[in-house]
Amino acid sequence: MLQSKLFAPTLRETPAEAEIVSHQLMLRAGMIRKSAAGMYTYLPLAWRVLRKIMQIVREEMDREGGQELALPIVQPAELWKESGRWDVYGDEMFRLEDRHHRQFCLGPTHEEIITTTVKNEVRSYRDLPLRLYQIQNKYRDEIRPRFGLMRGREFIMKDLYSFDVDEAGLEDSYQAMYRAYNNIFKRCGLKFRPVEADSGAIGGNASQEFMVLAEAGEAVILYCDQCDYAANAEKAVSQVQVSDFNGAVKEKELVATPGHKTIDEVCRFLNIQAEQTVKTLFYGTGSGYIAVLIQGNDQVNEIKLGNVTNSKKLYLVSPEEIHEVLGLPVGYVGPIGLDGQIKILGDNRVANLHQVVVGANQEDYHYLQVEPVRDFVGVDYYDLRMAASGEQCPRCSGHLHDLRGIEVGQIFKLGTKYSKALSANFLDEKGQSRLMVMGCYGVGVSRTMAAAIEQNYDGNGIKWPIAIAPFQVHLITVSPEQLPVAKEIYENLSRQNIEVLLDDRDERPGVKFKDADLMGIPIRITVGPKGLAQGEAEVKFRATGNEERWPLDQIVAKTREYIEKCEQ
RNA sequence: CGGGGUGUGGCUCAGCUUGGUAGAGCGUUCGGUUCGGGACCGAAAGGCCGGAGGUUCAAAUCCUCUCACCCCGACCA
Repeated sequence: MLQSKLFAPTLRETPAEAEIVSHQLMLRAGMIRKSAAGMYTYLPLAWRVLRKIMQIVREEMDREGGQELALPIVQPAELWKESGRWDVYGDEMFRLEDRHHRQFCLGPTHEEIITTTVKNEVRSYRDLPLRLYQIQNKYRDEIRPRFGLMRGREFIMKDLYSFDVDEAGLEDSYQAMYRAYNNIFKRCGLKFRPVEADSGAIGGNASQEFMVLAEAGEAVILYCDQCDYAANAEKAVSQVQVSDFNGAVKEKELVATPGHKTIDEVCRFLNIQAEQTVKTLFYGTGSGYIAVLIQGNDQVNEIKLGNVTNSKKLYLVSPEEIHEVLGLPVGYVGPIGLDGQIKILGDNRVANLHQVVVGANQEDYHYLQVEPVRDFVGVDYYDLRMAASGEQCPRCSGHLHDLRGIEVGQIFKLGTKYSKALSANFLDEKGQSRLMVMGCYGVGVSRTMAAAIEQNYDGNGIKWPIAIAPFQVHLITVSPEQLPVAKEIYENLSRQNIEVLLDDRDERPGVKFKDADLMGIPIRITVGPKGLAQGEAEVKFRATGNEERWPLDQIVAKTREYIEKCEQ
């Protein structure tokens, strides 16, 4: 490709709308332009990268028995009503009507339509398993699209759905996808980690996410420094030390704590640590309230709480609401005496505490020397806390550390949730009708491109991993005089199927170098008078900044050698 | 949806407080000098100041409404 013909309008300055690096650099490098919030045009450079990622995804899906197909983006409402998700999905679904006022949506995901397709055609266990996938745009009217391609309302996703005869088959499919996903992100040249994940709204009972490690990631992951345990912080658990308590158990004692409401204030006033307190938080479920007991220095994990309470719309009740609706003294609330008035859930850790301080449900008073097991009534205990960095791994004696990650893929065991809702049955070898056992597996293709940048950039621009770079070689001349030589190199490389972008523009060298750094093509070959005088070209690797001189007649061989080395 | 912020040539922004009819840098076009890390000189094109309504002799500037976009929270590949 000749750069003079390439439609890649680069920008010198960073557009004000872009906050994070990948968004800024994709705009500046002439890769994307915005059409509306969360909707982008992919210009040629971006599309080349996306096609490479898609190709890697295809190869790995096919290797594990996947078959590519294409499902409609516009889907009839009936299917979604049948599965019950027409209402559940809510405002996140783009909805539309045709001229006959029939309702449709733009597909946010495709369980409904694929399950229907399969159930209509598959009768026998002999036709299973099936692993079907597609790569196409998905539409989700996100509450808040942000960070460029990181959270778009239209994005490219690969989604594969597996249909098996039983749990063992599902396990095979799940493991196949686990392997495939590891290969995909490895081949893309990314540093990533598979982590345990909450299975969330899609349903099902086992799930892992693939996280590209990057500071800009929205997710926090906790991983063990000794074993391979790693989990999304939404899901992570830790072993919390149960301190041996051998002090004297005393009766609880009411103490005046006038004006001291927060954990901090109470601790300072009573000269104790936050670990010796239990805080009582109130959540609204939409249909009522629950009280949550948690150690004073812990955080409630609202995902875990939502799962335990089977509630999607949890919200922390405001102080005003506690005061006015629940009639409780904000700052002095505790579980003692609440029994019967409100459902009380406690974090497991609380049950192991001794001689703690809690609010007394009286203005300006707390209880001291409370024994949770003895003094709390009607409390159900669950794991409700956020695990934290520094705590002990749930599986071994190692400790947890945290990292930020960008979720680029997730694999789910769905079980029979959708096959049941949509009656996807088959006849087994005994002639018995059974439900298909399903899994679903997604890769955010456009997000993977953004994540690759978040992980590979410097102050001058992008540093593409070669496997997904828009071109492999950026060939630059210092002045137009070297163009004939450069064109010969260009032809030689192209003949070997090496993708070269030749900067044949009549620009000053500085401009070309700046644009080259911005675009981030891995191998930069400069043909200039200095090198040419010795029959050499200058080579600079974008990723490392290392420079070499290559004799002109070895450029093709050395380029191939470098690319092959990268592929390993 | 709640909270915060921004809309002025393609990009970055000034002007708004204290109304007087729009500016700079970059980019673009043309001419010239240049040419190994975003050159220099000269000339030019390009904006009904997000939109609607109002106040006023006069509105980018004040008021009302509205739209879009960005950031923080709930959602998620």
